[in-house]
Amino acid sequence: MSDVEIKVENIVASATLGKSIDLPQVAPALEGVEYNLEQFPGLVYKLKEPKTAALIFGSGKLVCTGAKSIEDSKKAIHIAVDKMRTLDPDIPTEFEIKVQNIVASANLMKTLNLEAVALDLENTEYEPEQFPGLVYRLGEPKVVLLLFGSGKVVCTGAKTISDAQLGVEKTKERLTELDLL
Amino acid sequence: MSDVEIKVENIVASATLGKSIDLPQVAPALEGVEYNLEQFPGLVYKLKEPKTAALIFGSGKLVCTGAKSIEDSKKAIHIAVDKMRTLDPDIPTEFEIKVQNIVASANLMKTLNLEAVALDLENTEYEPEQFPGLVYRLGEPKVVLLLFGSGKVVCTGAKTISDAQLGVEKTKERLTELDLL
DNA sequence: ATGTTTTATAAATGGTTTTTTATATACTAT
DNA sequence: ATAGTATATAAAAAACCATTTATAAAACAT
Repeated sequence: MSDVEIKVENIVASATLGKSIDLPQVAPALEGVEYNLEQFPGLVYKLKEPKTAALIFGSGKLVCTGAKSIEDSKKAIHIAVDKMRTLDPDIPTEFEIKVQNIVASANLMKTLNLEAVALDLENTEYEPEQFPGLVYRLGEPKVVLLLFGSGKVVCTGAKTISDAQLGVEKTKERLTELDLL
Repeated sequence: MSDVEIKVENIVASATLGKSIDLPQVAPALEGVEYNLEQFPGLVYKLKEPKTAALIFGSGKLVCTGAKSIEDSKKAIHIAVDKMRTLDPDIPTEFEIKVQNIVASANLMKTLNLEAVALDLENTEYEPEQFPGLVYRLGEPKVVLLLFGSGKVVCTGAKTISDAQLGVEKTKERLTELDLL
């Protein structure tokens, strides 16, 4: 059976600068930055290219969301950090970036009977009145698949692209084993 | 130099039951329980004897505060868990209890010049207009001492009574070394 | 018909919520 | 004079705040 092709839709990555950041000091370097500390303890900084958002904390940690590739995620983080450095030269140019979550989509190319899947496939939750997708939790890799009646799939929770790929493939194989696909 | 006598004032302990708890199901067994999930995600259950409060979470974890001895802390936790078990027999009778914080007080029996202490003692913070105590952070054991002009001391952050005792003794010795006592 | 919102999933980040307790100073209210 | 509040310290617990993204069905608004 041929592999399923997945498409990376979202990357969540974190970065640790290794020093505290004075948020009010660096905020002017980030045009359009959102800063409401009563509501959320970080700066929200959005980039148009790559289209991402960065959450920036006083601890010197960042979270970047929205990138569609690991490269873009790193690029966005470096852009944000380079801008911050213009107002705080002690900010390092090298630091750790870690991919925390990868969201990927795929198409199984066949419709699914989710009621039957819910009955026969293990580790599932399906409440169609609440949400039209069926939640399927894999243990290895530790990812969560959302299965839709259209045959489309979302895989979330992966830390590597190969885990996302493997998660989707294992799901397809399991559905085929159970004659659900 | 003789040892300082400390008095345990507060014990914070956590317990892990190892299974989820249906909070609305067990709440009736806890007379006077406070339950406002919009404000805080746990039940607040207070005992008169030992005089303690327990925070009870749906995850099956508890926090007990207010006991003045480790024995009393464990007793209070068992009382709360025994009551919960009357409405949820699957709750185990044996589970892990861990002391997380011990607050102890002591008297150095000599007044302190906190301005001088702030100048000569390392790792201190002293803002008398904000709070009349001087904050002194020890690394080993990792505790925090609050020093007051009266010579009274609060030691907090210890996980064992001997750490609290050692923290206070080391502080006294250090102050004596610096001729601040 | 189009757009928006809600429902659900994962993940990182950090402050708040609640509870307790000694210490002590200032302030307010009764 | 008493009482409460705030200031500060530690610690555990867990949900929310905000960010993103695919998927899709229902409901609502334009």
